[in-house]
Amino acid sequence: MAAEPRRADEILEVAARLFYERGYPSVSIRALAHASGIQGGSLYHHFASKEEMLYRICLYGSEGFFAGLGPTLTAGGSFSERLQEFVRSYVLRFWERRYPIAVLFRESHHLSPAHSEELRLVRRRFQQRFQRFLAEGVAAGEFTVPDPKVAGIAVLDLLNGIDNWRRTSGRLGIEEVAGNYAVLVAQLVGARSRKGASV
Amino acid sequence: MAAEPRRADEILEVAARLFYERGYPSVSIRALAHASGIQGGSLYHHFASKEEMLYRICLYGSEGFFAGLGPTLTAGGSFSERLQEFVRSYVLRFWERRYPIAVLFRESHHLSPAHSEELRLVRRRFQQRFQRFLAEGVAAGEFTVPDPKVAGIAVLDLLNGIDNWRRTSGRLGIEEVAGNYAVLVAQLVGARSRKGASV
DNA sequence: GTCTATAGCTTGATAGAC
DNA sequence: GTCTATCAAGCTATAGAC
Repeated sequence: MAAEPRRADEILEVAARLFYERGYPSVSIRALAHASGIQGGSLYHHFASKEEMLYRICLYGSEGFFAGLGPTLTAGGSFSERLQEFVRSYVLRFWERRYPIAVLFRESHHLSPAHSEELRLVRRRFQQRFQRFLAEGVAAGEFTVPDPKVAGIAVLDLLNGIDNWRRTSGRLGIEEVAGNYAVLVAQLVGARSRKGASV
Repeated sequence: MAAEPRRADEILEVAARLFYERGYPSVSIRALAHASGIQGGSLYHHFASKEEMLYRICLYGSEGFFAGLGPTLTAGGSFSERLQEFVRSYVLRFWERRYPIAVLFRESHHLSPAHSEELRLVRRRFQQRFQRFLAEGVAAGEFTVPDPKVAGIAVLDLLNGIDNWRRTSGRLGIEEVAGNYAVLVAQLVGARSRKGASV
């Protein structure tokens, strides 16, 4: 990735789009090569296998995304304020990298067991980090949910659903969608300011 | 489906599970046959093609599910009460038929264009029906959301996420999960009783 | 770094016996 | 209703020329 980055990354960007649209097993080596303007055999100069292509796409989707969201949960401000920033940041980052991230979420079970497990753990740790944040908010009296673990999964599922329905031609800009979701998630967790006033 | 229902339906039940676990393109005719204890060629006595198997599974997932949920939105009671019953019913029905329904949601783009479009329309009409319900609840002063269309999609995405994380061995029974989600969704839409008291 | 050619295998589907 | 045998096509990956 450092030695000869450019051509390989161009190919992976095209491949991410194809895996996103048709699913990993339905995209042949020939189709991947054709979309990059080369022949099938030439791909093996850049990658050892089709699985390696999927792995590097998933890794790119994972890198930065989960790690970049962590700080929003530990920044200053009330739990409600931090949650708002988390949601806003999640939506914008997700949308920006939606092809590799959606491929990570939907196709990573086609990876080798080792690669699949590696990526699953990163995601799992992130989910747990978010669930802990909600539990802390409940303990602090800012959030009200029946079960922070269920609520955490529900929020993340809701956010991940964006790429199922939003189109670039949509009625709302991505900033508006982010603002909308920030309000909905705040209501979902029963957020109220520390002053005690109902939201 | 009425003339010679039994054997074909047994095969489809096994097939739904396999498509659910591995994805349609990754399940071969031979694998489908093996899981039903017969040979590959024998499947073509029951089905004209692999695509027909997928179609009938998706159709089974769709049938009853969407139509059965409609009445909960038009039943008696306040908007909040109807929403509670909708969510409860959604979770229980979804879980009961999770293999064919998840296959419908995740794999129907592998159908022929005509079949895919047919099922897409049924789902789309259901989504719109639910969005209209939320808009009416907002107009009646029972719900508060920034945009009923976005809120509707968000709620359905949240509910559909269940099969991503719940296992039959899970900590909570499906009834508990349903109750949990009913509370979360009520909070998400800002539900308050007609008396005006904050939930 | 890309090409052509091809090995080795699996795929969905068909034909015909029983 | 299930079997065996098989076809034609497509698949991933490799080899070697340029």
